[in-house]
Amino acid sequence: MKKIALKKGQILQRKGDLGSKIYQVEAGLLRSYSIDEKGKEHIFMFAPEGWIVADNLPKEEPSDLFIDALEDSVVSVIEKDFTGEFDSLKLIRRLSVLQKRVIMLMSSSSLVRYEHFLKTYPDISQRVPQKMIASYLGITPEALSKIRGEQAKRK
Amino acid sequence: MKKIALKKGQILQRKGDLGSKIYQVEAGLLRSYSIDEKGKEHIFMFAPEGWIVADNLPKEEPSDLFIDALEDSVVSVIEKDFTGEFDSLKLIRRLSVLQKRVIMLMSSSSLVRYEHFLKTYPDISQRVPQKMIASYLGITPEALSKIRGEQAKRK
DNA sequence: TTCATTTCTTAATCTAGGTTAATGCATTTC
DNA sequence: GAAATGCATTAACCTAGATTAAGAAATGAA
Repeated sequence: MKKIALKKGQILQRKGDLGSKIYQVEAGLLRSYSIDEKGKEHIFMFAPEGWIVADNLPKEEPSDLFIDALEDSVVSVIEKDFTGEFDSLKLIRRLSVLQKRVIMLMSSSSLVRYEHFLKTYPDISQRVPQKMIASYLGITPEALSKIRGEQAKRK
Repeated sequence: MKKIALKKGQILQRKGDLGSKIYQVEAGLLRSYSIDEKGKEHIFMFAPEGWIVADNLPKEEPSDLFIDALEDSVVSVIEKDFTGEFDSLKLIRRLSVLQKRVIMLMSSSSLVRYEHFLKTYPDISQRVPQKMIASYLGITPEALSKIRGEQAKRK
């Protein structure tokens, strides 16, 4: 299985690439993200060691997302081949996470979403700049800063 | 395979039920939705004829979502059994749709999301009250009404 | 048909979060 | 180690969408 070493900041996949690969993160930290018409980045997910990152698309469809390295990293490249029970369970778990995320985006304030993020991914919140957490939450860095201020006061 | 006939308004699955079943819609229209702490409904998806509706959860985990009938309907009940290539591809397609939805919720205005909904699900928009479309989009019925007013003027 | 219920619209007001901009720190880079 | 770049914070202001409320239109039930 092919392994690739990535320097921090290096781009692994671009929007439009044929997304026939998935990446198993062996070390480091990656993210996937989209860029909207105004050039703004929206982080779709973080992928630390042990996680898999890919565009969630059928094989051979062009990717919607960029993937790059937030730290020096090593990934294993795997051909997309979604067969068998094992993979299906992983897909279900991912669906479950995404379903919760959609519901949160529709029903919860940014404060609630931030606290949920901290609880769910405590280590990632230590490893990335706050503006990236803001991007994941769908808010601006300024709004996140304000939330953190209020949160600190609240004790 | 067991089939169930549902009257409009009838609830097929409640939050907390063990979600070991999936439902194939043979006729009619269902929806899945969550209810937040304030008692507000948030529609997660609509499921017309030919679609499958279920909580996207591993077998035997308690459901997050309610499912009910928006029209008199008939569904086939299927045991969750996510194995084989066939199902995996369906799961991937669903992931792809959810991924796009997350990105839209993070990056697009409610007008853009509404127009995307109309384009993607033209028939559903004819079959459900507008307040349900609003709920699917994550906005209030009042906000949707305003958007529609502006849209009409704009020509 | 008539009455009741639900749905849609409009308008006034409010608020979470966006935008812009300035400042102070940390990091890279040379 | 100076300069440049990137990051976090704060503050003033702005806007999309929420809330509240009331009336009009549609749907359904008796």
